[in-house]
Amino acid sequence: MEGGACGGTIVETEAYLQRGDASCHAARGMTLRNAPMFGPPGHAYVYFTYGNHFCLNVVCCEEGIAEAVLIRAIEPTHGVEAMRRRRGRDALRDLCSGPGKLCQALGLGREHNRLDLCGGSPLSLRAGDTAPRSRIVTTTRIGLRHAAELPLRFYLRGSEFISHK
DNA sequence: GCAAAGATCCAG
DNA sequence: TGGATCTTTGCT
Repeated sequence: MEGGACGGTIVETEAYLQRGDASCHAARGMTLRNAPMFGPPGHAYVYFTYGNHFCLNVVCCEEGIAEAVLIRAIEPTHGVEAMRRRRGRDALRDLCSGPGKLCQALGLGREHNRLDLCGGSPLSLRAGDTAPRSRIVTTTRIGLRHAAELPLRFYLRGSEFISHK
């Protein structure tokens, strides 16, 4: 992020696997929508859902392997006022505590799909403090009809900024 | 061509 | 707890 940009610390994610995961968009092969998942790692996969919301994923595997991490919640640290404006909410907890919310707060949309998150883009991932393993909780994912039993949701224990307990 | 589901959010 | 809202996908 450059000066004046907004962002925060990732506190909740979910993984989507190419094999054995019926909820992964790529479970039945490549389509127009999920093509970015098959692309190079470190790039964004942003898609539109439920008629109102975008979701941000980070492509994780080498080209041809369609796996990604959904960013579900971040703890806002920069550009809080801009996020409040975009969200129309005041409470810090309500800005980025969900995949659709954080995209709205950050102003993410179709134009961010496929962007390289490793630098040189308006959107980027930065190395920060790594949470100790003891603070990472592993649970089942949220809002799924298929493969809901897989333990692929990860969040920071004790964080006020996650989407659910 | 059409119908149904969907990695959500918010109001009531 | 249910409705809004619309895109993508797969099939009648």
